[in-house]
Amino acid sequence: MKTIRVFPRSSASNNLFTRIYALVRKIPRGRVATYGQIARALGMPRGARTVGWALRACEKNIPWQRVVNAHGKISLRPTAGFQTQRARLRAEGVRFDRSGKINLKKYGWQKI
DNA sequence: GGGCTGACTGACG
DNA sequence: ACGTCAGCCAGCC
Repeated sequence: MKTIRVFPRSSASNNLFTRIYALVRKIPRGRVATYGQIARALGMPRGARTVGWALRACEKNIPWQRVVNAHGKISLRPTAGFQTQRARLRAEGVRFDRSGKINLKKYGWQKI
């Protein structure tokens, strides 16, 4: 039996979530960031999975589509947002190669 | 406190 | 370049 939380119970973690969301909102249009990159910026060098976990419950007003994995690809997720994410990014001018990968050197946020 | 899960990552073959 | 594997970390039971 799998219980799905849309948001963490503890208010302490809400602060972490808030920081993650705030950072994601700063990603410029037409650019992408990786989970690890965001985690690092928040002082959690190995907390990439936690970032992904947080985005699982993201609200609709944040540009979650601009977060991809370190390989430059869209991560699989329980919900069916794969196509949506790719469409949104393409609408922002982000190009995908044949294998559905993004050139992080070109579209990556800041350094990588 | 112990154990499991996951929108991850870097290393290997 | 692609599939596997072992670490990682916060949250939940």
